[in-house]
Amino acid sequence: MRPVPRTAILDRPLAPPRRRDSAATRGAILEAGKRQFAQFGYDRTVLREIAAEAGADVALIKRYFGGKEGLFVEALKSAIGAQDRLRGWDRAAFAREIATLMAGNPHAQEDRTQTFQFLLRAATSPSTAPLLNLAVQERFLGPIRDWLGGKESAARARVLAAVHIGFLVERLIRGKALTGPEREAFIDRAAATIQGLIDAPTPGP
Amino acid sequence: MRPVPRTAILDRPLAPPRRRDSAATRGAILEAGKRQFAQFGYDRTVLREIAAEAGADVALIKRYFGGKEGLFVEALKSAIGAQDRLRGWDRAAFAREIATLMAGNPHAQEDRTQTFQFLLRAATSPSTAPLLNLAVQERFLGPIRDWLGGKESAARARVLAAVHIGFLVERLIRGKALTGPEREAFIDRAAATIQGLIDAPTPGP
DNA sequence: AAGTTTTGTCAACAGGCATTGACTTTGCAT
DNA sequence: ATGCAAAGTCAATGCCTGTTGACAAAACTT
Repeated sequence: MRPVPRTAILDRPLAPPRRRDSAATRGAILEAGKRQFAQFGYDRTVLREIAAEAGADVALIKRYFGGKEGLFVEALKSAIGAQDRLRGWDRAAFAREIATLMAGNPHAQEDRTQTFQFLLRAATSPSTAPLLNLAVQERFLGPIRDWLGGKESAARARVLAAVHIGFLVERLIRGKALTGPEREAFIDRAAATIQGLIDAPTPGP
Repeated sequence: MRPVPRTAILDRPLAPPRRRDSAATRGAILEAGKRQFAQFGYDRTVLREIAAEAGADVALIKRYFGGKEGLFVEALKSAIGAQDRLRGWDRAAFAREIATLMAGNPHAQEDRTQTFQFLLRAATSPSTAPLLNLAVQERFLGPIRDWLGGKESAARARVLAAVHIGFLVERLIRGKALTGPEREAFIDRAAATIQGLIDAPTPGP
């Protein structure tokens, strides 16, 4: 397989020589790890590269995280941890906002999607999927379910999560953002689909 | 990271000693490759294992496919090619069938999702993403769109595909099949979501 | 200022795995 | 039967990469 050009999204920050500070170093490594794991996935991420981006030495990864897997788990936790901002979202705007996000904004910053990419990569790699199961359950599905509320919130949360993930993958495959009328149609449809999951209180028999 | 138990889905067929036959050997390798790439992903698939399952020698992989990447691409093509069976599906039953499939049958063998798993893994493999993009467009999105028909069929197809993929990933993360009432609720919701995409002729303004 | 602990650097080491090329066997045509 | 090409086997080879431990430099303590 091709070596896969290992270019960073934006040119390596190349951290200025840090004054000795274990916390800062650890943090830098974690951050670089998060980014690279998200971009390349577990297997194709090389510790030496992470160290380089963090401006640290490989050996420190072992010291601070025990090894590659330790760093990954830590990075995963850190990435998922930021998912609490769900509450406070406007129920009416949510669907369309997500849909727009998923259509891909040619100008949007990739910050938002990094977490998801991370999850996605973790999910699709057999090596890390087991690690993900619990984390997703607790910190992802749970909050969504609570936010949704109402009847069958658990099932709706599951489906919603699935749909959401699906959009991410689709976007990943597609590569580029949609434009023009196709974009509009897509957003409409996607928003409607999501909305159906948000407020469906199950008409039931 | 865990070595990832390299157990086959169903016990290795362990092909009976083949009489010398390049076509058959090539085919066996391709088949084994398809299965293992789908199960383990590119990086964690080992050529020696493929060869073993095919009852062939590693060196033959080079001879017939040029190398690992060549085999992967070939396997991908082969997997994608088998997606024509869409037409003929019952529009009424489709949604629920997919939903059920995605909930996971505790007793079923997972053959059904193998192709999709493969696609998914390929999607996250950087070097094959471009190839996949095209393939998905032509052999996946196209047929779905035609099958859907009606207004905005392209956009609906896109969303449907995304949703479908999403279910797959969710299932991948979840690992085990759902059971009991949660299963029922999930299927109901998922089916409704999919159905909404199938027959929505866009009520529009 | 000396000694100690923390932080960081460097250079192997070792395992896994794709790749290679030389060698052997089989099948087939003559 | 015999010889040649195709098919299959085998044993290196070498790279990539995570891990490790010994060493150096800084920071902190007393």
